[in-house]
Amino acid sequence: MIKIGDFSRIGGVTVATLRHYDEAGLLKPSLVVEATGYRYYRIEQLPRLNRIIVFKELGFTLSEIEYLLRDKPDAAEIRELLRQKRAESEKRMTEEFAKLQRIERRIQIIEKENTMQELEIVVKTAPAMTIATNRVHVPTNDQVPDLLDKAYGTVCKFIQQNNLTQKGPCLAIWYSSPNDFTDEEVDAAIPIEKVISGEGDVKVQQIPATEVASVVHSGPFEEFQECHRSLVQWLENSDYEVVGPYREIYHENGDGDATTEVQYPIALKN
Amino acid sequence: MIKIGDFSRIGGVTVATLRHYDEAGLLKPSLVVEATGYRYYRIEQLPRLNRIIVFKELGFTLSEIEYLLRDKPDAAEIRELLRQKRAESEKRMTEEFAKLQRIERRIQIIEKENTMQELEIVVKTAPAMTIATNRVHVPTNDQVPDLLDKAYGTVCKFIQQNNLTQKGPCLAIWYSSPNDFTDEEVDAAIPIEKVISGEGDVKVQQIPATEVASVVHSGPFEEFQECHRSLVQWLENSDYEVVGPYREIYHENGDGDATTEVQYPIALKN
DNA sequence: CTTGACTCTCTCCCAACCGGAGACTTGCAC
DNA sequence: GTGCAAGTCTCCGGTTGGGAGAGAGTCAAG
Repeated sequence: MIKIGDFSRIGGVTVATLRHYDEAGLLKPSLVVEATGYRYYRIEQLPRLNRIIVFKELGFTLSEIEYLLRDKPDAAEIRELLRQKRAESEKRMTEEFAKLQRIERRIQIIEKENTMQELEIVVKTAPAMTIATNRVHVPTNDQVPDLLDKAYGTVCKFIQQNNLTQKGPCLAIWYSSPNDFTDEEVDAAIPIEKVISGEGDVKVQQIPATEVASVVHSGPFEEFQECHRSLVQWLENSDYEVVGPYREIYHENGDGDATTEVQYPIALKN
Repeated sequence: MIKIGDFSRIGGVTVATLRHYDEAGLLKPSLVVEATGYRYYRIEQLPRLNRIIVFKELGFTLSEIEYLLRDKPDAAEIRELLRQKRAESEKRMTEEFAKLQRIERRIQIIEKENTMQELEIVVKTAPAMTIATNRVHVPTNDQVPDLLDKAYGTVCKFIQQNNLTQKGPCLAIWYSSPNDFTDEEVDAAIPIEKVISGEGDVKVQQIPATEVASVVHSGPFEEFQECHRSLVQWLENSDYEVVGPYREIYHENGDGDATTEVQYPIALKN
């Protein structure tokens, strides 16, 4: 009969661990003195403890180990469970690797520019929505405000005429490169709550939930270019590629300042 | 003013997460209506949320992020923190990789032998101890019991004469290969509680805490060879190498059956 | 008998949320 | 004004595998 402290030293685990395994029903001491509560183990229980440790090192949880030791499944089932664990482990490996890459990219940036990047690029899933759009062609960059305003006016009118309600901030969908400022194609879009048929220049479309790289910008309109530069640079040394026209979302702000979000639909490069 | 549900959709996080960040003081809603407790956010808070998300993806904890956003440390300090995170990440990578290797080794074994290995090999730290030993030379294998018994007798006598107490199970330290059964060198050893000087054939030595690969065996003496085979095989496709004479520990059992543990001192290859 | 080393139970803590219960609010439709 | 659905609130428990510490009791040796 071995007291818990000695057994813990023999087994190479802590006393707390042994007590925890007792409570979990994984490894009951072969004797518990009722009067004192003292746990006494036998050396024959060491192999069981070792099996527990080995399974734990293979990534099994305590309740899985409890099942494995209790029901002693056959080799085929254990193999299946191991394969499952392998898949989990591989997944964690790739995730950890991605994180490591992100960290190293950050270190590189900070060493080159000696400053923390101001614009934070974040990957998220943009929700699906139904939008009413008006496509416009913008020959030169300085015509953007005028033409876009006019297009939103058209969509607004369409919405009012059809007794619809706006459901979220306006957005623009750009079908041209963000570096080329001539002959741009853009959809002025307003989210609405249900699908109806379009009318004239206004089309109604549903856009599905999409993985996007997003960056948010508050302040003067001129610094906008910065967002695109950041995004493009970020995309270059990421594992993503652009898979659709980018969007600008004009979040309403209350007071004068505009807060604009730029979203690039992306997907992992296979 | 944006309600928590809308803000969560814009930010691509769950409502629970936002509430959690509020409680953690990381991202307070810009308005909480006292009467109802409703949280209202402003779109200007989106960049902060994004920074939180980005830092989280780099592996920072919420309290670290809280510090980063509150005290805005300079580039040098952030670089240091990032390096620290990189080290942690690399460590997790190697650990995960080791686990993956263990799993794959197991799968291979189970596919080849179509059975779960009975003897579980476990890596642990054997505690340091002081032992009284008697070295014997064993010409042939069948002389082991006799000669070892005699050696333990010698050590026992030494212990009694010096008024010492045995502190743990007897062990044998084998200085020869476990595959060669002729001309073996072995220390019959008994742990004692303090260091004194040896006497005659009995030496007193201190052995330090050592990393060992351990396997436990209960039952007939003959299956012993199995332990060594398993250990040697395990060692072959592990990253460890043997760094000292192996030990057999004869755990006292109470009744007749013997439970023996075989320990190979090991260390990671370079 | 004392002393020191162990051991007991109990409770809280970790990290970053998720899920559910039960109660209230909001906002739109009628 | 009323109903109703969807949204929101707080509170609590659970996740994983123990670790830390309090306060009390126990063991074994001298």
